[in-house]
Amino acid sequence: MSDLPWNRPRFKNWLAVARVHSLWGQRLVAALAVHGIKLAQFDIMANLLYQPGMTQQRLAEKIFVGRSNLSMALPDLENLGWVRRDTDAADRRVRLLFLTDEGERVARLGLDAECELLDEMMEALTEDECNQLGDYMRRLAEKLRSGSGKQSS
Amino acid sequence: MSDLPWNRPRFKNWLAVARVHSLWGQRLVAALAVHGIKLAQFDIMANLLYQPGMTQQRLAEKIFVGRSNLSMALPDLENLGWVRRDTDAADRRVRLLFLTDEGERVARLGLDAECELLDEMMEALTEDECNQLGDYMRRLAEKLRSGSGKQSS
DNA sequence: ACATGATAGTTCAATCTTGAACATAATCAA
DNA sequence: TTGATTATGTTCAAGATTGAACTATCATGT
Repeated sequence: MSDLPWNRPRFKNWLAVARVHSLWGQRLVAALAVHGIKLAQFDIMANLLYQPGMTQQRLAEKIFVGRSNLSMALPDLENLGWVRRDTDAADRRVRLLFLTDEGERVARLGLDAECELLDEMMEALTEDECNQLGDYMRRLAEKLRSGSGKQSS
Repeated sequence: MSDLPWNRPRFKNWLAVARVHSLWGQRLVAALAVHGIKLAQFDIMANLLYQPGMTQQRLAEKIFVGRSNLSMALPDLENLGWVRRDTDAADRRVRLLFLTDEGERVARLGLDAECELLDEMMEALTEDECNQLGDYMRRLAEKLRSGSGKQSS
Protein backbone atom coordinates (compact mmCIF):
# COMPACT_ATOMS: atom_id res chain seq x y z
CA MET A 1 0.00 0.00 0.00
CA SER A 2 2.88 2.39 0.66
CA ASP A 3 3.48 2.71 -3.08
CA LEU A 4 0.03 4.15 -3.69
CA PRO A 5 -0.19 7.94 -3.89
CA TRP A 6 -3.12 8.49 -1.54
CA ASN A 7 -0.72 9.31 1.28
CA ARG A 8 1.23 11.88 -0.69
CA PRO A 9 0.37 15.46 0.26
CA ARG A 10 0.06 16.65 -3.31
CA PHE A 11 -2.34 13.85 -4.17
CA LYS A 12 -4.48 14.21 -1.06
CA ASN A 13 -4.68 17.96 -1.34
CA TRP A 14 -5.60 17.95 -4.98
CA LEU A 15 -8.27 15.35 -4.28
CA ALA A 16 -9.79 17.86 -1.88
CA VAL A 17 -9.94 20.40 -4.69
CA ALA A 18 -11.78 17.98 -6.95
CA ARG A 19 -14.22 17.10 -4.19
CA VAL A 20 -15.12 20.68 -3.41
CA HIS A 21 -15.62 21.37 -7.09
CA SER A 22 -18.06 18.48 -7.39
CA LEU A 23 -19.98 19.46 -4.27
CA TRP A 24 -20.12 23.05 -5.44
CA GLY A 25 -21.50 21.93 -8.79
CA GLN A 26 -24.28 19.97 -7.16
CA ARG A 27 -25.28 22.87 -4.93
CA LEU A 28 -25.14 25.36 -7.78
CA VAL A 29 -27.29 23.20 -10.06
CA ALA A 30 -29.90 23.01 -7.31
CA ALA A 31 -29.76 26.75 -6.60
CA LEU A 32 -30.19 27.60 -10.29
CA ALA A 33 -32.99 25.09 -10.79
CA VAL A 34 -35.10 27.15 -8.38
CA HIS A 35 -35.12 29.86 -11.05
CA GLY A 36 -35.55 27.44 -13.96
CA ILE A 37 -31.98 27.90 -15.19
CA LYS A 38 -29.73 25.05 -16.24
CA LEU A 39 -26.02 25.17 -15.45
CA ALA A 40 -24.96 25.16 -19.11
CA GLN A 41 -27.33 28.03 -19.83
CA PHE A 42 -26.05 29.96 -16.84
CA ASP A 43 -22.44 29.56 -17.93
CA ILE A 44 -23.34 31.16 -21.23
CA MET A 45 -25.47 33.95 -19.87
CA ALA A 46 -23.20 34.93 -16.99
CA ASN A 47 -20.32 35.35 -19.42
CA LEU A 48 -22.46 37.40 -21.79
CA LEU A 49 -23.44 39.66 -18.94
CA TYR A 50 -19.78 40.18 -18.15
CA GLN A 51 -18.65 40.58 -21.75
CA PRO A 52 -21.49 41.35 -24.17
CA GLY A 53 -20.85 41.03 -27.87
CA MET A 54 -18.55 38.01 -27.81
CA THR A 55 -18.42 35.70 -30.81
CA GLN A 56 -19.40 32.08 -30.36
CA GLN A 57 -15.79 31.04 -30.86
CA ARG A 58 -14.58 33.30 -28.10
CA LEU A 59 -17.34 32.27 -25.73
CA ALA A 60 -16.68 28.59 -26.36
CA GLU A 61 -13.05 29.07 -25.33
CA LYS A 62 -14.02 30.95 -22.20
CA ILE A 63 -16.38 28.29 -20.92
CA PHE A 64 -14.23 25.35 -22.05
CA VAL A 65 -16.76 23.88 -24.43
CA GLY A 66 -16.79 22.84 -28.07
CA ARG A 67 -18.02 25.21 -30.76
CA SER A 68 -20.71 22.76 -31.79
CA ASN A 69 -22.02 22.84 -28.25
CA LEU A 70 -22.92 26.50 -28.61
CA SER A 71 -24.35 26.00 -32.07
CA MET A 72 -26.85 23.65 -30.51
CA ALA A 73 -27.49 25.48 -27.25
CA LEU A 74 -27.89 29.04 -28.50
CA PRO A 75 -31.00 28.50 -30.62
CA ASP A 76 -32.73 27.26 -27.47
CA LEU A 77 -31.70 30.40 -25.60
CA GLU A 78 -32.98 32.49 -28.48
CA ASN A 79 -36.31 30.71 -28.35
CA LEU A 80 -36.50 31.41 -24.63
CA GLY A 81 -35.94 35.05 -25.47
CA TRP A 82 -32.82 35.26 -23.33
CA VAL A 83 -30.12 35.68 -25.97
CA ARG A 84 -29.88 37.59 -29.25
CA ARG A 85 -27.40 36.85 -32.04
CA ASP A 86 -26.44 39.79 -34.23
CA THR A 87 -24.44 39.60 -37.41
CA ASP A 88 -21.24 41.58 -37.63
CA ALA A 89 -21.11 43.83 -40.70
CA ALA A 90 -17.32 43.75 -40.58
CA ASP A 91 -17.08 39.95 -40.58
CA ARG A 92 -20.10 38.15 -41.90
CA ARG A 93 -18.92 34.80 -40.55
CA VAL A 94 -19.38 35.60 -36.91
CA ARG A 95 -22.40 35.93 -34.66
CA LEU A 96 -22.17 38.54 -31.92
CA LEU A 97 -23.92 37.44 -28.75
CA PHE A 98 -25.98 39.61 -26.43
CA LEU A 99 -28.43 39.09 -23.63
CA THR A 100 -31.93 40.40 -24.10
CA ASP A 101 -33.44 42.49 -21.31
CA GLU A 102 -35.21 39.41 -20.05
CA GLY A 103 -32.00 37.41 -20.40
CA GLU A 104 -30.14 39.94 -18.33
CA ARG A 105 -32.79 39.74 -15.67
CA VAL A 106 -32.50 35.94 -15.57
CA ALA A 107 -28.71 36.06 -15.57
CA ARG A 108 -28.74 38.38 -12.58
CA LEU A 109 -31.11 36.08 -10.75
CA GLY A 110 -28.69 33.23 -11.33
CA LEU A 111 -25.70 35.32 -10.30
CA ASP A 112 -27.45 36.35 -7.10
CA ALA A 113 -28.09 32.71 -6.31
CA GLU A 114 -24.49 31.84 -7.04
CA CYS A 115 -23.16 34.66 -4.87
CA GLU A 116 -25.41 33.65 -2.02
CA LEU A 117 -24.05 30.11 -2.20
CA LEU A 118 -20.54 31.45 -2.55
CA ASP A 119 -20.89 33.60 0.56
CA GLU A 120 -22.15 30.62 2.50
CA MET A 121 -19.23 28.45 1.42
CA MET A 122 -16.61 31.13 1.91
CA GLU A 123 -17.59 31.66 5.51
CA ALA A 124 -15.11 28.86 6.05
CA LEU A 125 -12.23 31.17 5.08
CA THR A 126 -11.08 34.60 6.15
CA GLU A 127 -10.73 37.20 3.42
CA ASP A 128 -6.95 36.79 3.48
CA GLU A 129 -7.23 33.05 3.17
CA CYS A 130 -9.68 33.42 0.31
CA ASN A 131 -7.24 35.66 -1.53
CA GLN A 132 -4.44 33.27 -0.77
CA LEU A 133 -6.50 30.50 -2.31
CA GLY A 134 -7.05 32.56 -5.45
CA ASP A 135 -3.32 33.26 -5.66
CA TYR A 136 -2.49 29.57 -5.40
CA MET A 137 -4.99 28.67 -8.08
CA ARG A 138 -3.79 31.30 -10.50
CA ARG A 139 -0.26 30.02 -10.08
CA LEU A 140 -1.39 26.45 -10.71
CA ALA A 141 -3.31 27.55 -13.80
CA GLU A 142 -0.23 29.33 -15.09
CA LYS A 143 1.88 26.22 -14.57
CA LEU A 144 -0.68 24.08 -16.41
CA ARG A 145 -0.81 26.48 -19.32
CA SER A 146 2.93 26.84 -19.73
CA GLY A 147 3.47 23.11 -19.62
CA SER A 148 0.79 22.17 -22.11
CA GLY A 149 3.38 21.85 -24.89
CA LYS A 150 5.60 18.82 -24.30
CA GLN A 151 9.27 19.70 -24.02
CA SER A 152 11.69 16.94 -25.18
CA SER A 153 15.05 16.09 -23.55
CA MET B 1 -20.82 47.48 -13.84
CA SER B 2 -20.00 47.97 -10.16
CA ASP B 3 -22.99 45.84 -9.21
CA LEU B 4 -21.60 42.80 -10.98
CA PRO B 5 -19.68 40.34 -8.82
CA TRP B 6 -16.60 39.91 -11.00
CA ASN B 7 -14.73 42.40 -8.87
CA ARG B 8 -15.55 40.72 -5.59
CA PRO B 9 -12.62 38.74 -4.15
CA ARG B 10 -14.70 35.67 -3.36
CA PHE B 11 -16.09 35.55 -6.87
CA LYS B 12 -12.76 36.09 -8.62
CA ASN B 13 -10.93 33.62 -6.45
CA TRP B 14 -13.51 30.91 -6.86
CA LEU B 15 -13.48 31.46 -10.61
CA ALA B 16 -9.77 30.65 -10.49
CA VAL B 17 -10.59 27.35 -8.81
CA ALA B 18 -13.06 26.44 -11.53
CA ARG B 19 -10.57 27.35 -14.24
CA VAL B 20 -7.77 25.24 -12.80
CA HIS B 21 -10.14 22.33 -12.46
CA SER B 22 -11.11 22.56 -16.13
CA LEU B 23 -7.52 22.87 -17.30
CA TRP B 24 -6.50 19.96 -15.11
CA GLY B 25 -9.28 17.84 -16.57
CA GLN B 26 -8.13 18.54 -20.12
CA ARG B 27 -4.53 17.67 -19.32
CA LEU B 28 -5.50 14.52 -17.44
CA VAL B 29 -7.74 13.26 -20.24
CA ALA B 30 -4.84 13.68 -22.66
CA ALA B 31 -2.36 11.98 -20.33
CA LEU B 32 -4.67 9.01 -19.80
CA ALA B 33 -5.49 8.69 -23.50
CA VAL B 34 -1.82 7.83 -24.11
CA HIS B 35 -2.48 4.61 -22.24
CA GLY B 36 -5.90 4.02 -23.79
CA ILE B 37 -7.77 4.89 -20.61
CA LYS B 38 -10.84 7.11 -20.47
CA LEU B 39 -11.36 9.47 -17.56
CA ALA B 40 -14.56 7.79 -16.41
CA GLN B 41 -12.85 4.41 -16.45
CA PHE B 42 -9.89 5.79 -14.54
CA ASP B 43 -12.12 7.25 -11.83
CA ILE B 44 -13.57 3.82 -11.28
CA MET B 45 -10.33 1.87 -11.36
CA ALA B 46 -8.30 4.26 -9.23
CA ASN B 47 -10.92 4.05 -6.50
CA LEU B 48 -11.01 0.27 -6.72
CA LEU B 49 -7.26 0.17 -6.36
CA TYR B 50 -7.54 2.26 -3.23
CA GLN B 51 -10.53 0.42 -1.78
CA PRO B 52 -11.10 -3.01 -3.32
CA GLY B 53 -14.38 -4.76 -2.68
CA MET B 54 -16.67 -1.73 -2.74
CA THR B 55 -20.28 -2.14 -3.79
CA GLN B 56 -21.53 -0.24 -6.81
CA GLN B 57 -23.62 1.96 -4.58
CA ARG B 58 -20.64 2.96 -2.46
CA LEU B 59 -18.45 3.58 -5.48
CA ALA B 60 -21.12 5.71 -7.15
CA GLU B 61 -21.21 7.97 -4.09
CA LYS B 62 -17.44 8.26 -3.99
CA ILE B 63 -17.09 9.36 -7.58
CA PHE B 64 -20.22 11.55 -7.59
CA VAL B 65 -22.06 9.64 -10.27
CA GLY B 66 -25.47 8.01 -10.59
CA ARG B 67 -25.92 4.31 -9.88
CA SER B 68 -27.17 3.72 -13.39
CA ASN B 69 -23.93 5.12 -14.70
CA LEU B 70 -21.97 2.28 -13.14
CA SER B 71 -24.51 -0.29 -14.25
CA MET B 72 -23.73 0.74 -17.81
CA ALA B 73 -19.98 1.30 -17.49
CA LEU B 74 -18.95 -1.77 -15.51
CA PRO B 75 -19.91 -4.40 -18.10
CA ASP B 76 -17.53 -2.66 -20.49
CA LEU B 77 -14.73 -2.80 -17.94
CA GLU B 78 -15.47 -6.48 -17.39
CA ASN B 79 -15.24 -7.12 -21.13
CA LEU B 80 -11.89 -5.34 -21.16
CA GLY B 81 -10.78 -7.73 -18.43
CA TRP B 82 -10.01 -4.89 -16.03
CA VAL B 83 -12.73 -5.32 -13.41
CA ARG B 84 -14.37 -8.32 -11.78
CA ARG B 85 -17.76 -8.31 -10.04
CA ASP B 86 -18.23 -10.88 -7.32
CA THR B 87 -21.48 -11.67 -5.57
CA ASP B 88 -21.61 -11.33 -1.82
CA ALA B 89 -22.90 -14.48 -0.12
CA ALA B 90 -24.09 -12.40 2.82
CA ASP B 91 -26.15 -10.01 0.69
CA ARG B 92 -27.14 -11.31 -2.69
CA ARG B 93 -28.25 -7.88 -3.90
CA VAL B 94 -24.81 -6.35 -4.05
CA ARG B 95 -21.90 -6.73 -6.43
CA LEU B 96 -18.44 -6.48 -4.92
CA LEU B 97 -15.98 -4.79 -7.23
CA PHE B 98 -12.35 -5.75 -7.72
CA LEU B 99 -9.63 -4.99 -10.22
CA THR B 100 -8.18 -7.91 -12.14
CA ASP B 101 -4.40 -8.22 -12.27
CA GLU B 102 -4.46 -6.58 -15.67
CA GLY B 103 -6.85 -3.93 -14.34
CA GLU B 104 -4.48 -3.16 -11.50
CA ARG B 105 -1.62 -2.81 -13.95
CA VAL B 106 -3.65 -0.37 -16.05
CA ALA B 107 -4.82 1.57 -13.00
CA ARG B 108 -1.21 2.01 -11.86
CA LEU B 109 -0.25 3.25 -15.31
CA GLY B 110 -2.99 5.84 -15.09
CA LEU B 111 -2.03 6.81 -11.56
CA ASP B 112 1.59 7.25 -12.59
CA ALA B 113 0.48 9.54 -15.40
CA GLU B 114 -1.71 11.50 -13.02
CA CYS B 115 1.06 11.87 -10.45
CA GLU B 116 3.48 13.02 -13.09
CA LEU B 117 1.04 15.71 -14.16
CA LEU B 118 0.35 16.57 -10.55
CA ASP B 119 4.04 17.01 -9.78
CA GLU B 120 4.39 19.28 -12.77
CA MET B 121 1.45 21.45 -11.72
CA MET B 122 2.40 21.54 -8.05
CA GLU B 123 5.83 22.92 -8.82
CA ALA B 124 3.98 26.21 -8.64
CA LEU B 125 3.50 25.77 -4.88
CA THR B 126 5.79 25.01 -1.97
CA GLU B 127 4.91 22.00 0.14
CA ASP B 128 3.52 24.27 2.84
CA GLU B 129 1.38 26.15 0.36
CA CYS B 130 0.13 22.87 -1.07
CA ASN B 131 -0.92 21.72 2.39
CA GLN B 132 -2.49 25.08 3.05
CA LEU B 133 -4.50 24.66 -0.13
CA GLY B 134 -5.69 21.24 0.99
CA ASP B 135 -6.69 22.69 4.35
CA TYR B 136 -8.71 25.45 2.72
CA MET B 137 -10.48 23.01 0.45
CA ARG B 138 -11.38 20.63 3.23
CA ARG B 139 -12.87 23.52 5.19
CA LEU B 140 -14.88 24.62 2.14
CA ALA B 141 -16.11 21.08 1.60
CA GLU B 142 -17.17 20.86 5.23
CA LYS B 143 -19.10 24.11 4.92
CA LEU B 144 -20.83 22.91 1.77
CA ARG B 145 -21.83 19.64 3.39
CA SER B 146 -23.16 21.16 6.59
CA GLY B 147 -25.23 23.71 4.71
CA SER B 148 -26.82 21.32 2.26
CA GLY B 149 -30.01 21.12 4.33
CA LYS B 150 -31.99 24.35 4.10
CA GLN B 151 -32.61 25.98 7.45
CA SER B 152 -35.90 27.89 7.75
CA SER B 153 -36.23 31.19 9.65
C1' DA C 1 -44.62 -16.84 8.48
C1' DC C 2 -46.19 -12.61 6.52
C1' DA C 3 -46.64 -7.82 5.23
C1' DT C 4 -44.33 -3.63 4.86
C1' DG C 5 -40.74 -0.81 3.76
C1' DA C 6 -35.94 0.01 2.53
C1' DT C 7 -31.83 -0.95 -0.34
C1' DA C 8 -28.89 -2.61 -4.63
C1' DG C 9 -28.73 -2.99 -9.09
C1' DT C 10 -30.67 -2.79 -13.98
C1' DT C 11 -33.07 -0.94 -17.96
C1' DC C 12 -34.53 2.53 -20.94
C1' DA C 13 -35.65 6.83 -22.90
C1' DA C 14 -34.29 11.60 -22.80
C1' DT C 15 -30.62 14.86 -22.51
C1' DC C 16 -25.89 16.62 -22.97
C1' DT C 17 -21.53 16.73 -25.05
C1' DT C 18 -18.25 15.88 -28.38
C1' DG C 19 -15.57 15.41 -32.82
C1' DA C 20 -15.54 15.05 -37.70
C1' DA C 21 -17.17 16.62 -41.95
C1' DC C 22 -19.06 20.40 -44.15
C1' DA C 23 -20.34 25.34 -45.90
C1' DT C 24 -19.37 29.96 -45.87
C1' DA C 25 -16.51 33.95 -45.39
C1' DA C 26 -12.16 36.27 -44.63
C1' DT C 27 -7.02 36.64 -45.46
C1' DC C 28 -2.95 36.41 -48.00
C1' DA C 29 0.10 35.74 -51.89
C1' DA C 30 1.17 35.81 -56.28
C1' DT D 1 -8.31 38.65 -60.07
C1' DT D 2 -7.43 34.09 -58.92
C1' DG D 3 -6.13 30.40 -55.89
C1' DA D 4 -4.65 28.57 -51.41
C1' DT D 5 -5.10 28.86 -46.57
C1' DT D 6 -7.28 29.92 -42.41
C1' DA D 7 -11.26 30.97 -39.36
C1' DT D 8 -16.32 30.78 -37.91
C1' DG D 9 -20.29 28.47 -37.42
C1' DT D 10 -23.52 24.36 -38.46
C1' DT D 11 -24.90 19.59 -38.87
C1' DC D 12 -25.01 14.98 -37.65
C1' DA D 13 -23.94 10.70 -35.65
C1' DA D 14 -21.72 8.55 -31.70
C1' DG D 15 -20.81 8.41 -26.80
C1' DA D 16 -21.66 9.66 -22.08
C1' DT D 17 -24.84 10.83 -18.23
C1' DT D 18 -29.00 11.17 -15.94
C1' DG D 19 -33.55 10.15 -13.65
C1' DA D 20 -37.55 7.34 -13.37
C1' DA D 21 -39.57 2.96 -13.37
C1' DC D 22 -38.67 -1.71 -12.46
C1' DT D 23 -36.83 -6.30 -10.28
C1' DA D 24 -34.77 -8.66 -6.70
C1' DT D 25 -33.17 -9.01 -2.08
C1' DC D 26 -32.83 -7.78 2.68
C1' DA D 27 -34.66 -5.88 7.27
C1' DT D 28 -38.28 -5.03 10.53
C1' DG D 29 -42.36 -5.62 13.15
C1' DT D 30 -46.19 -8.28 14.25
